[in-house]
Amino acid sequence: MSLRAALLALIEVAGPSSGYDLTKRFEGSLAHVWQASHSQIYPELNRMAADGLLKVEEEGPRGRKTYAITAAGQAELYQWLTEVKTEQRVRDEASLRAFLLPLLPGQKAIELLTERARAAETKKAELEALRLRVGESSFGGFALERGLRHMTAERDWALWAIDRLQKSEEARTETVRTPTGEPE
Amino acid sequence: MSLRAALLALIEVAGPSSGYDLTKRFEGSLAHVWQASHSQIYPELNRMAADGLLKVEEEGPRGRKTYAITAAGQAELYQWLTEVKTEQRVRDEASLRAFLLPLLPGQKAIELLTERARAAETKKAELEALRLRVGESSFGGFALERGLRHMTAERDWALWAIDRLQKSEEARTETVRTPTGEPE
DNA sequence: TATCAACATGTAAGAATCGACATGTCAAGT
DNA sequence: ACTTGACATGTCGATTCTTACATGTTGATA
Repeated sequence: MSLRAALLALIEVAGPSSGYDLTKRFEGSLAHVWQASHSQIYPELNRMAADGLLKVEEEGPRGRKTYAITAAGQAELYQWLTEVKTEQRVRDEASLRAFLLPLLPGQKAIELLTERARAAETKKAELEALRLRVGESSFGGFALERGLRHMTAERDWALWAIDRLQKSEEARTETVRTPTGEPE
Repeated sequence: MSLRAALLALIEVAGPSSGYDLTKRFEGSLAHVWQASHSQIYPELNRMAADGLLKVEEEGPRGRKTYAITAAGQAELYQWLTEVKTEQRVRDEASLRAFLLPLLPGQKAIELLTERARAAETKKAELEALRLRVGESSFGGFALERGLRHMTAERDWALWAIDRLQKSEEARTETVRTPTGEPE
C-alpha cells in the first residue's frame, strides 16, 4: 500500500504524470525515503487505474500514458495519510548488524564501525547539500530534517561504540600483559 | 540473506537450537531489530541444512529437530558480517510519511506528529526498561544503545516539526485576521 | 544518414515475507 | 479422565520487490 500512497501523492503534488515521470521522481529526493523501479511502477499504475484511483488522461507519443488522480484516489490518499496505522515493523539491516556486532573480534568491529561512522557522515553531508540546493522549506523538508537527525544519531552512536570497544580492548591487553610479569 | 545471517548468529551464540527455540528468540529482544515468524524460519532452516551450513544434531520428542552450526556455516556468518556490503536501501514507511507530511492541513499534521513523538517516547522507555533488565553490556547492547539514540532523534524531530508547523499556523491565522480589520 | 541517448512501456522468474491453515505431542492441573 | 496451554513442525497463497529480459520511438548530433 505504501507504493500506492507514494504514487498518488506524487501525482497529487505534481499533477498528471506518466510512469516514466514517476520513475524519475523516485530516483530524485524521494529515493532517500522510498525506492521503486519502473518494473514495479508500471503494473501498479495499471492496477490503480483499474481500481479507479487514477485515470489515463492523455496518450502521447511513444506510447506515453499520462495518469491523473481521481476523486477516489484523493480520498484514498488522504485516508492512508491520516487513518491507516503506520507499519511498526522495521526491517533494517543496519540494526541487525549492530545487534550482531559482539560476534566479531574487537579490532574488526572497530573497523566496521569506523566505516559506518564515515558512511553516516557522508549521507549527512549529502542531505545538507540537498537542503542548500532545494531550500529549507521545500516539499520534502520535514523528511530531510528527519534524515539529518537520524544520520547524526547514527554517526554519534558509531563513535560511542568505537570508544567503548577501544576501552575494552585496552583493558584486555592489560590483563594479558600483567600475568606474564612484564614490567609495567 | 539477512535471515540466514540472523539464524546462524543465534545458533552460534546460543548453541544448537530448534526452529521453535529460534522462533522464540525472534520474539525476544531481537524483535527490535528483525522479525521472522516460524513459517519463514522452518523452511529456511531446512534450506540451510541442505546447503551444509547447519546439520540436524538431534531429533527429540514431538518431532523436535535441533540444528547445529557447521564450519561452513561459521565461515558464511563471518563472511556476511565482515565482507558483505550492507544493504543501503531502507524502505521505511515512517520516512515516507514524513516526506508526505506537507500534503496534510497543518492541524492534522500536528496531530499525527504528536502521536509520533509519543510513540517514539514509548519505544524509548521500553528500551530503557530493557536495558535495566538485561544490563548495560549484554549481547544486544550496541543495538540497544543505537535504538535509544534513534528514538531520541525521532522524538526531537517530531517536536521540532510540531513547533515549526505551529509557528506557520499562527502566521497563517494572522494574515487571515489582519485583512478583516479586526482590532489587534 | 547513421547512431546514440533519452524517452517510454511492458513481462517474467525468483526471493522474502506474512497470515492463515493444518496437524500432532506432551505435561500439568482439575 | 479431561482439558488446556505450551511445545513443535510444517504448507499454501497472496503481496511486495528485484533483476533481467524485451521492445520500440524520437530528437539531436556527427
